[in-house]
Amino acid sequence: MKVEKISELTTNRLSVYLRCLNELLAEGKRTVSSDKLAERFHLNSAQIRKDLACFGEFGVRGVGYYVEDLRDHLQKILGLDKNHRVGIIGAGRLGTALADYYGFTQTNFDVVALFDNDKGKIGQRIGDVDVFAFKNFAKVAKKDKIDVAVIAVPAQFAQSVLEEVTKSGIKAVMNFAPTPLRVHDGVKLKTIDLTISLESLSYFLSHVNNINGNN
Amino acid sequence: MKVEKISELTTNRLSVYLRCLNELLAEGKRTVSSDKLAERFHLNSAQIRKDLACFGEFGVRGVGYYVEDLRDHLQKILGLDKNHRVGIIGAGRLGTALADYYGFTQTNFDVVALFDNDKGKIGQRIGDVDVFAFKNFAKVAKKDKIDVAVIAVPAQFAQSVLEEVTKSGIKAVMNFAPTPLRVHDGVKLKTIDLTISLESLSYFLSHVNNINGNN
DNA sequence: TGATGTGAAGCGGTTCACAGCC
DNA sequence: GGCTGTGAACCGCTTCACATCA
Repeated sequence: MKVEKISELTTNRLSVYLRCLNELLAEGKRTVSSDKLAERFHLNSAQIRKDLACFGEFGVRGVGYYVEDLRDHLQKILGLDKNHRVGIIGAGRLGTALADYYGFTQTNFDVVALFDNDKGKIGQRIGDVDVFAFKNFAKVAKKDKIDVAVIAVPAQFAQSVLEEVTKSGIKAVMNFAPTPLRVHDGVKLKTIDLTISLESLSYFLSHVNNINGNN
Repeated sequence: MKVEKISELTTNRLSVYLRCLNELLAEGKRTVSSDKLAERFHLNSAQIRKDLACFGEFGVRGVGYYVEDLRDHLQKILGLDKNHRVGIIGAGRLGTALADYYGFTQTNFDVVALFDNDKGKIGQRIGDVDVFAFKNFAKVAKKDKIDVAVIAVPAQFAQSVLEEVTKSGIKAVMNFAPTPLRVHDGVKLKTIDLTISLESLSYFLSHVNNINGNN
């Protein structure tokens, strides 16, 4: 058990394990071994054991892991035992699509507000979420206890939006603008850059003929 | 110059370099050194040189790289000199949002068709894209020369959609369903799992107090 | 001189293999 | 016997440092 420095690769895998444990639970399984888990998504069983060992000794030798017990631990570790309140900046197509993305609600994330500069959008209600003026972000964030911000604005505005968001005390930000952002210490930024992903597919398509069998 | 096995980490960075070179070009810069590039997004200059060296000797010792020249090379390497035609499966909020995501058009990706099983959506026109019945995917894909598929359906349908898409000969797939998918050899799958990203933020939020300064 | 291209060292993450415990 | 927890080996990516060349 060393809480020191956990790699993000590890925490990402914890999410995957958690998902799998929920499935196993639904199937009525009581226990599961790291080998069985490793089979499901093809992964190395030692890695699973190591990942889990970062946070305690959850397993029982000769038996494996108790599914429900481990599920509860992972939920706690990932902070999914408490709710998170999300504010989305940018009420364009992407922002509004995310606002009712079922993946949010699925994992204790509630989208509680949208923000935009467009007068035509401010004051509207999209799904069951109100659109506020971005200039009121700090105020609304405080009142609505927002703890996660999602940036869904064009790239050229992303950095200044991030500054504003950071100033309001938000510590976790998800960015969809295809641009690298500078972030202050103590703030966690996660950028989902679709452009890079697309270009990676493009690269593959124009090299698959030569190299082939590539994964 | 070794075209053997290029890491995806490398190709992802090529995308970033390309973006930067376009900016430099817009600023009227003629040449740029790996040091200067490394400064812009904070990265190691040796890494940039190594990445580029995978594909040829584009630089000039004592000078650096010619911006326009390198830009053209990277565009070619990433396969962005030709257009790609995208079909999106799932005409829900996310699918339709992606349909007019400007990031697509920005990088030679044209969304040419949406697919769904919902009778109410089939035949509609969203933006300037038609919605087709998914059962006609192979036919439409062939006729419209689709070479990239985007999966934007609920997780439980994602695998079977992928099978169908693969059967039609598509070699590049982007998946937004929060579930790991099994893919055939020779098909490139890129999964954007928002759930994992969110849970990673959640993890950070519940550990930042203890660990702090974490990035 | 100045910046590239690259072998070598360093580092972090994954896999192996086995001691330890149920 | 079976499975966990973990040191050691391994592997790939990043960084360093420098020979090389315009």
